[in-house]
Amino acid sequence: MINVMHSMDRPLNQLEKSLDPQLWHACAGGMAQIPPLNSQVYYFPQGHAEHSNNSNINFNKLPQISPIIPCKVSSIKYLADSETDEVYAKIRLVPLRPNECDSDDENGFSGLDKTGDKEKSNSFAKTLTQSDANNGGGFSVPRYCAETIFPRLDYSADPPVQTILVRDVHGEVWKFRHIYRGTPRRHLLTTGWSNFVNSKKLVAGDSIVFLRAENGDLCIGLRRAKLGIGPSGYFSGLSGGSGKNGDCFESVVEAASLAVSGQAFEAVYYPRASAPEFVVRASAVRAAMRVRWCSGIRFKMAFETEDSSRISWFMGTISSVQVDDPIRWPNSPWRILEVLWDEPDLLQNVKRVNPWLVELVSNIPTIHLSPFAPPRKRQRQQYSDFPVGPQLPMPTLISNNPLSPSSPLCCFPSDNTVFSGVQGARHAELVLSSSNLRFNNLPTGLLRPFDFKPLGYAGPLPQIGISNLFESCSNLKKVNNESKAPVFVLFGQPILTEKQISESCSDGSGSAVIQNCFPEGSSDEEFPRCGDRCKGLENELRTV
Amino acid sequence: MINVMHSMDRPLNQLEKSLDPQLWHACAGGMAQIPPLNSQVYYFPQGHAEHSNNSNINFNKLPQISPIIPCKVSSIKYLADSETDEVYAKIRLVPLRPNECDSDDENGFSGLDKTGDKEKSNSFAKTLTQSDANNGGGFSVPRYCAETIFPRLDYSADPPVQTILVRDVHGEVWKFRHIYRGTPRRHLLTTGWSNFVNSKKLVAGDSIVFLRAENGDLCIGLRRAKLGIGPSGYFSGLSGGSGKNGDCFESVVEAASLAVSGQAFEAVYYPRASAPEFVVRASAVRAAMRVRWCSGIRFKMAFETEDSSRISWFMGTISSVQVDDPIRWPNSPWRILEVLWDEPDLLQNVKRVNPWLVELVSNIPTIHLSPFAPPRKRQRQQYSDFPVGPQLPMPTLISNNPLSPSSPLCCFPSDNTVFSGVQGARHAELVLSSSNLRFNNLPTGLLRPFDFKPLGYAGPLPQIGISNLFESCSNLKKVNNESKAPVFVLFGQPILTEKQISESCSDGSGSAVIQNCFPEGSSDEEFPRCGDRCKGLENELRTV
DNA sequence: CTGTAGGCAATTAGCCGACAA
DNA sequence: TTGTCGGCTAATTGCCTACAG
Repeated sequence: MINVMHSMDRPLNQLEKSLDPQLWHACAGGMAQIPPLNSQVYYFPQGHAEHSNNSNINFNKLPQISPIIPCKVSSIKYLADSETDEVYAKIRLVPLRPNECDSDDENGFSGLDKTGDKEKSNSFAKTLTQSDANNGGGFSVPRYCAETIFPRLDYSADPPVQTILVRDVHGEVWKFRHIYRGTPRRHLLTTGWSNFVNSKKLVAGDSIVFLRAENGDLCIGLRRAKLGIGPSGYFSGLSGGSGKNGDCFESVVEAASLAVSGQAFEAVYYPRASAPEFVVRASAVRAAMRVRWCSGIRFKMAFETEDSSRISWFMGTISSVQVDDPIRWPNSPWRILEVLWDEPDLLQNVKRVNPWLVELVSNIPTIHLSPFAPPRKRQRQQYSDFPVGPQLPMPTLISNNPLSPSSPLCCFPSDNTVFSGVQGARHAELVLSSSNLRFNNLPTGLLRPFDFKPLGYAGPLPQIGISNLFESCSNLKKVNNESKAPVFVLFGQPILTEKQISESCSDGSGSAVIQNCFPEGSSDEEFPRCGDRCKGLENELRTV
Repeated sequence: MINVMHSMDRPLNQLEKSLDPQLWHACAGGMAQIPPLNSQVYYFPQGHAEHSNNSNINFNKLPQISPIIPCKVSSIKYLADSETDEVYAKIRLVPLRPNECDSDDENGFSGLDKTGDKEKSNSFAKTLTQSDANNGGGFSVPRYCAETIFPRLDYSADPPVQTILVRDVHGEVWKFRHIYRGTPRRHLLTTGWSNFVNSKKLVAGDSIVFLRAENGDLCIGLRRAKLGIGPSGYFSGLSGGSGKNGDCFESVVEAASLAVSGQAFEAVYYPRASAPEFVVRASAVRAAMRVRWCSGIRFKMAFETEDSSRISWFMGTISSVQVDDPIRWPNSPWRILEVLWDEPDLLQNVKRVNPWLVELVSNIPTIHLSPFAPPRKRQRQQYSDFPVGPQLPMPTLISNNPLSPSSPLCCFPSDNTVFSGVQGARHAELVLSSSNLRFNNLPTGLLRPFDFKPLGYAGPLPQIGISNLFESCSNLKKVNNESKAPVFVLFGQPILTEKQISESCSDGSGSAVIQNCFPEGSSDEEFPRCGDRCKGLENELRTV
């Protein structure tokens, strides 16, 4: 058996050769979102640094880096690492001037997604078992894959067997013997498989992706197993750069510098780096910033399973809204949401998330838990008596909120709006129980969340602790008696009521102030400055 | 079992293939109102922008966009997203010239309603439970659905079982095993269901819709539970626009530009976007504008429950009538009504509504008032205490009121006209009790209100705050002693009495002034300018 | 020794009635 | 009436050993 490939023989320029976007997306997994060409995005240097695994980048030498820089996508290259076969993208961004920002277009996105969908249905990923990865072993092909992705097998033969040719991300062609045999019958790859495993240095836990391209060709890609969850020490840089991910320190600083000075720059994005994307569609960010985030809000967030076989939604509650790193990145919305998960064990390392990655959750109506409307019988009565009984469906809160043209972009004053939803939510929620999350034939995989920020990272908690806060918010227990009134924070800056100001209720830390949505007796009128601040911030986001 | 579907094989052009309007409406839910072909409508660019999730659209570059543009519906395409199956419509509109506007026709609308009615009886929606959505599980078919929608089952068999074929929005056919078994007996979908759930990526909380088409075919559609504020997860941004909803920025601006210049244009409308429709039957708007809206008026408004299983009416009181965004959209009636709900908790995010979406409440003696519905009791009391109880019977506003061509289109001064009737009506209000509104036997769903304007949006409140104002109106508490008299506002401009003018009671903000319909001793004669303003506006509405 | 074969059994998918809400 | 649970059966596939080249 000949070793068909070997990257060393390839000319260097092939490194820049784009591969089939379909195959790229199949390898990247369902969560990867590459904004379409010419679309407007926000570039987050903070996220870029995080992605490049270089959290200690010193941006101080650069003057005034805005944490969120509007850009236009001027080119996208879908690439694969010449050694590891891992896919990555080079995205060229042109910073937008303030006056260009409004010419926002979203074109092409659906097109991209359509592509995404296509792959989805045309590709199949399997995590290699010991047997699959064993030297000398074959590959057990899951029935679904064999029947939907592979060329049709002639089952009348005995045994049914065929040779399949697959193309990898570099265009190299591999040959496998596909046979259907054994009792019970099963699909196997035999001859050729061992060679592939050795050549690609695959180990149990890595995944391979089969894709049937539009032209009918069978393609194969792979995803290296990530030892993922946990601080980044694990990653022993397979993927060439300075860390495991895309750009090295210089690249990030350089990109940020160019961005700041309005010049085009290029960013390398590794979709499987388990870090949130740092180039995000502008409309997604804007939409997220329009939401009145507030502690207590229930949400769900999509994660990809460790083996990328599927995507699951996890539910949680926002515990506070505060700027992640107010010193280095003041006013940055990056990871501004601090969250508590319903299943904390599974997502221990995900402490902070980006608002544009979460979705608000609707509360599944439960009538039985209504405080004064127990069972259904009664309820009917109530309905006929009173059309809007309290046990009534809660309004969907934030989710589909229409955007009032001048709505504050990121104003987080507290009000009862959210609270009501929370109350309703505690009655019963749409919870993706783990029974929902059973994966194809794999043991419940570890999740590959976006976020691996070390636990200790979040700033010190204010005196009004999260737990207290949340208790009072959700009304689970008695309203806490804390003498200090809750403080509002807007992008790291506390927003105080007059009363609070007069009381000089300061805990000395701007960033540590937690927003609370239930200040007693608070109302919109009590936060006159909030509107102004919001306006400013909105402008910033729109025009910077 | 063969996997019947697989979207990959569909040609791209099918994206534009209209689907059965019946199925479309069943998926769209009870609130969706598509104006009939060739009918006269008003197009609200403001609402279009809101719907498209793009509140920051800068319309300033366009010269003079009228907030309300009369059009004729020249074509309607009922479509479904190729990926998510979510339904949307493409409505082609031809702006009408002033002289064409009066040739208003209402034809076809009853026809549409008939259609709507038909679906209603032929379709059934169920929100998926955990068990329904669980991998490996089946689907519990509510008896009503099985008996009225599904093909007749032969109950003489043991167990009664059949295979049903259902067509989805793309025309793909799915096969399910329908069985009636268990103790107690119940209808279930077993074989094939899991495949469907996985293929459509359904999760608990999503709903599916079964429809028996006129030709007897069984159809299946779905409604994503997604409250998508933004493109987070899986299906992010699927619907091809900015954010989840229809048109992108350019589309909105382009549509508005075309509209202004009198050219035909197309708008994409997502019925499940929880934003008010921005293409509204002209007659509805006209009728609504003929009403003398005034703070204190009692009304009801329909909302769809979160799971779309039913529609509920919520009652409220108009707290003020003022232009939503007088800077960007001067004189726009869009969301001109600021309201207070009887159940503020449930509709906290609905602060402003469109006049054509509310109905005035007529009062009819109701005996079955809930003995334990506190809010309501209080209301009745308070209203009966106050002779000019605003809860008075208004003529049914929107729907069928005759159009008197010369009636004031949008004059909102208060006068006794409204109040005189109120007195008689104080006994009780006509409440459409939910027993009227119960559909199918579904659990009460969450509401999906139209409006989620952030609370902070309304400009700074004047010294006469809403609460005070309303208190004085409704006499909930002592009449407030505020020395300043209430101020009237018409389309963002304060209208002052002579006394007020002489007192120079100005708070510096035109748009923030709140209208009050209970100025002591006020009468029509005191607002001589109002009529003139209205006339001008009326003309604008009729001829622009 | 390498690699392919069948067989067994662990695991998962998924159908069922019971039961309770 | 119907959502969920545990039990059961069927289907899938990981891994073992045999044995052929």
